[in-house]
Amino acid sequence: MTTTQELTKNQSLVFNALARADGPLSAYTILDQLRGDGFRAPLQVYRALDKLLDYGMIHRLESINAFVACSHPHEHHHSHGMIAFAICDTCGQVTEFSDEIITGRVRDWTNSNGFKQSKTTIEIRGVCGNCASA
Amino acid sequence: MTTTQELTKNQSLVFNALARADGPLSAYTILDQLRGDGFRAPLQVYRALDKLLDYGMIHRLESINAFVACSHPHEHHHSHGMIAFAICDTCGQVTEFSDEIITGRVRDWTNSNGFKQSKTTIEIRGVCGNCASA
DNA sequence: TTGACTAATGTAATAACATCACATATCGAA
DNA sequence: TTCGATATGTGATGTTATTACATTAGTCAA
Repeated sequence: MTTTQELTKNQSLVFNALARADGPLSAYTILDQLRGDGFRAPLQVYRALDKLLDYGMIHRLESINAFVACSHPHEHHHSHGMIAFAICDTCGQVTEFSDEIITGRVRDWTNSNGFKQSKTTIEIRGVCGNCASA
Repeated sequence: MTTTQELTKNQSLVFNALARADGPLSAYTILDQLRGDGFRAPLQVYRALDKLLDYGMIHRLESINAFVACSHPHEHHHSHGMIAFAICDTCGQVTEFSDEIITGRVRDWTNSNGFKQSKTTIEIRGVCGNCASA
């Protein structure tokens, strides 16, 4: 398995838009950025986003309806830990981290309750260090 | 401070709709349920939901754009722990729990990164024990 | 090559979720 | 009673996401 997925044209366009952005983008923001590349409809973006999510190359931030490129593309987290996101409501910056203990505690809960987890979202909203001190 | 908030008419209607539901409801589902009570516009629902969220009487589930009545109305969690939700994608049932260790780990991370958290979302999606064994 | 299958794409329409802007009403305190 | 704060009513609009259907492109076996 290669590190990088083989992407189609639309998938590459969408991924690059996210990769060059300095923060999360909404699907419609991506659409607008790609109109010059021939994008005309939301579905062109959403289909690409779905695949990129499958491939683990991007993340969806549920609490702000937006998407970011994965900041640790080399670690293949799928196998083990879940990822937490700290989202600054002032500057929009997103920081990604994972924590074995949190992952373990969640797994403990699901195991003891017979709950089969498929995806776990952890999003911390607030103000980042930079913005707080400014 | 009383255990129960003094609610306005619209707030009561919305809260009761959520309290008698056996799972999360979307704002528009609530609207439809309350048309008989004179509700006509989304804003009537959203305004009530905002207040109920403020009061800590309900929760918003970010990953499914829906709302639930708080299942532990007596514990005043605001002070200490954050709440995690396990959401069954099959039956829609939501289970609420809190975990001191997870709360602590998140606080450790925010403290060491100078991040001032205002709200943290933890949502576990999957299939509950009942549905998994069925 | 043809045919058949699968994946990707294009497009319009619509559904689902949420807020803005502005008018009106209610209620308590000065 | 007048003022200010809170709550409400209503229409229009903004934002996010999906459905439905048509078309194109690539793969592979007969």
